[in-house]
Amino acid sequence: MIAHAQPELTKNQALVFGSLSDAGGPLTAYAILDLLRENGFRAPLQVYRALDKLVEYGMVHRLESLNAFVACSHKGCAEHGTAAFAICEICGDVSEFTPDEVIKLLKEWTQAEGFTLARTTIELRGTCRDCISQPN
Amino acid sequence: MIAHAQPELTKNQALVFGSLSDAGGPLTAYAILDLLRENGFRAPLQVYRALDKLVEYGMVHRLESLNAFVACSHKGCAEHGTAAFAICEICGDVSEFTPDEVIKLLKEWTQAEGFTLARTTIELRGTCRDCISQPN
DNA sequence: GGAAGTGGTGTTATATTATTACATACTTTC
DNA sequence: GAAAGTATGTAATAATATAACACCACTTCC
Ligand SMILES: [Zn+2]
Ligand SMILES: [Zn+2]
Ligand SMILES: [Zn+2]
Ligand SMILES: [Zn+2]
Repeated sequence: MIAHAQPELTKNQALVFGSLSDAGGPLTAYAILDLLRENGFRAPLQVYRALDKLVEYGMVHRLESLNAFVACSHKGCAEHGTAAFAICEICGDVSEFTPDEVIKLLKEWTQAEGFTLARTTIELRGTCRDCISQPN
Repeated sequence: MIAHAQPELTKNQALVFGSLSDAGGPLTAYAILDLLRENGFRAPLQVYRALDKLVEYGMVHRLESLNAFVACSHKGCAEHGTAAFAICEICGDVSEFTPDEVIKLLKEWTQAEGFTLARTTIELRGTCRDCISQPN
């Protein structure tokens, strides 16, 4: 079994990551703050600083169109390429996937343009299968 | 795609669209508000309401990762499919393009998943050709 | 040992982005 | 004209994010 060295998380980072993992879906920074008040969190910066690191480590993704954050859905958050997200506007469910062919095409575009790509945001908004089939 | 006849703009919509066109790049809602104070704008809602309509008409795009808005770069804002944006983090330049093959692949993914797609966000962050070649 | 550097934390205050709520006016439709 | 729909103006507030400063723990280097 290949063990990717997970970074050693600080107390606050571990608390924030735990909140997101337990939630099983996206949370805003302020929602995390409220969840962690009983753990001693008092200010938004405590959340944002932890999130910055977790995003840097690839363990958490930021959803730009929601201003929210979600734990990476991959087991152990093994490193993976750019992720895309399908966000259901009815139930709030978020599906993460890695559209490698899409990424490849976008990279080709950037190379043709001389654009140096740092990071890519792909977010699909719509209605998930369950919510479509539900009458309400 | 949806056929948008070029709609008749109201006074406020025309002012907001003019600001974005003149800017030639992305502006935040509050930057637009400041530009239009001399035209009688007093409150953010005047901007946001106009932007809502302009986005609906397809004449303006929202850049989720910037919380900003940009006039569609297509002449006369002719109808086009989902757009993607390459955003230079040095100079702020935004290039709009329509990666049809990428959109096609993403649609295939949503169809396989039973996800009903409403809208798609694709934003590339990085450094444009000019800023890479510049020493500073 | 001690200085300097680095990274995490705590706290207050503030900046930035977006919406709610309510009132007024005008137009279209019946 | 009444009703419905759309655009507007204004004040207040909500939601999201950062700046500034202080303190502590640890390491590195002399
Ligand atoms: Zn992931
Ligand atoms: Zn759903
Ligand atoms: Zn466009
Ligand atoms: Zn540039």
